[in-house]
Amino acid sequence: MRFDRVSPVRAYERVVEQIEEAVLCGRLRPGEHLPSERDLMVQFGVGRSTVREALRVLQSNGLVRSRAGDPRGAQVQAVSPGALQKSMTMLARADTLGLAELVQFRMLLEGSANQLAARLRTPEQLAEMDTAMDVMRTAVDEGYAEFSRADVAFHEAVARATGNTLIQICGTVVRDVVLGLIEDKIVNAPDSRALMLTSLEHHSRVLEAVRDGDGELAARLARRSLYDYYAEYVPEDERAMLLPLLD
Amino acid sequence: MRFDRVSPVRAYERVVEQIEEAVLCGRLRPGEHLPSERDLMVQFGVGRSTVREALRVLQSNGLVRSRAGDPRGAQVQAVSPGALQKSMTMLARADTLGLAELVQFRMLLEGSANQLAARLRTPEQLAEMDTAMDVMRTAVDEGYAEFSRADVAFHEAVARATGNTLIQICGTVVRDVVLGLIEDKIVNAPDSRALMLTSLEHHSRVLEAVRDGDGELAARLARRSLYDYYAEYVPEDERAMLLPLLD
DNA sequence: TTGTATTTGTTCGTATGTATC
DNA sequence: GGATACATACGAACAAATACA
Repeated sequence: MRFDRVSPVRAYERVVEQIEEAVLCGRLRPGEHLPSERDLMVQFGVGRSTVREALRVLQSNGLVRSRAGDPRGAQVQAVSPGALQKSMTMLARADTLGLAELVQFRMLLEGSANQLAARLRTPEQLAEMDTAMDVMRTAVDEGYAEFSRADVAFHEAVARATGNTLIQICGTVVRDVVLGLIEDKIVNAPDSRALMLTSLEHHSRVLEAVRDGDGELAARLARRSLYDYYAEYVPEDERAMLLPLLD
Repeated sequence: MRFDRVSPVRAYERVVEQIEEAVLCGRLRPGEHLPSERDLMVQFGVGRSTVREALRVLQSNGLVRSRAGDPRGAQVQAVSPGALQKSMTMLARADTLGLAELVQFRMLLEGSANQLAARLRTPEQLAEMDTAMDVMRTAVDEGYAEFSRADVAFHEAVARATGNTLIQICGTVVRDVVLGLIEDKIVNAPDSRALMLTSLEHHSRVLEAVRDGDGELAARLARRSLYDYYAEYVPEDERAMLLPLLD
């Protein structure tokens, strides 16, 4: 007979578990307030610091928010994807990930996002994309910073049009991480204006495919566009892993 | 002139930020140990409780682990998808993430994963998939639990063949969350054997496409297979968002 | 193997600034 | 503005756990 190693369960963890369970089960609804720390330490039968450590953890996970001096105690927050975005960002920032993997993932995501958007978009969402395109056009003459902001707005509009929170979050995270890795190289590019004009042309063709409801074409164009934009920054020996997404 | 509302930054948050940054930048590598709590309270110029609250938050995010009595202090952990899985599970339980979104994301991921695997797989990786398929075949008569394990092994093999860590991690997390939501319904299905046989047939056709190097076909079959398997558990009014991925 | 020193886990008391009534 | 109750933060104290001689 072999026994498993036991890990001691801290007092604060059991406090976290109980409150977390209450929030997730809906016994504590967003907007409601927890009892005060002193009440909680009586209810849970633990010391003050233990209660506070538990509340800190819950707060960092976005489940509650406490303000100094509030006599009503910590407030239960609406469950938001903030924690998901944070943990995803940590994974993507881990240095074990290469630029090729990140770009490949982004090609995969944005390709499918455009495919979905081509079919599921509402007229309002299409208008948002048109607006973002207009801003991009005027931003060509205002420098890379402006252009990049409009570019981001376009991709966000496409992601929103999918109606899928996971696609939006992963898209945002991967885009931010990729940009963080190579932004300096783009800023210092000798022909940044040419880059912007090419990018504009690519985005325009993707948008037309989305407008026509041609998901397959939108996906292909989006992936190709990302490849053309980022491939030169990907080490040559890793570039091969991007090609299968271009068929 | 209008001013923005300021939110007070707690002492423990600044401690968290500094340690988090050090870990994510690689200045603190996994396996290394932080200074003791008493050292940290001197270095940061805060009280011990504040240090402890910061460590608890870092621990709940999976960045460090501290053991009672360890004179070496808290140990920096390797970046793991645990936090990602936890936050995604929480969102799913709180109904912020619907099953339709999760399945859609999985169709998107696995479709592209198979497309990549069809082109990038090594013969060894193909052999792994064949092995997983063999186990699935024999597991049909051994019950759903065995079958599900082999099924997971197959999808993991495909994800590994892409060579992309993000695809593997996101695939694993989303799959586990989806299975957690509907596993009980599958177990209690009246014709679970028929389900397994159908799934087996689908997997077999996907694998043949991967073997032939036909990425487009592999992607289409994989998405279709997921749809057929999970669509009945997706609320009818949300099922439409899965269809654009089936073209 | 058995201490011994050090650390973490936890509690408690106190001081201070803050939000609500 | 004042009273009250609260969260924030500090630090001392003790128990339990760990590493190391």
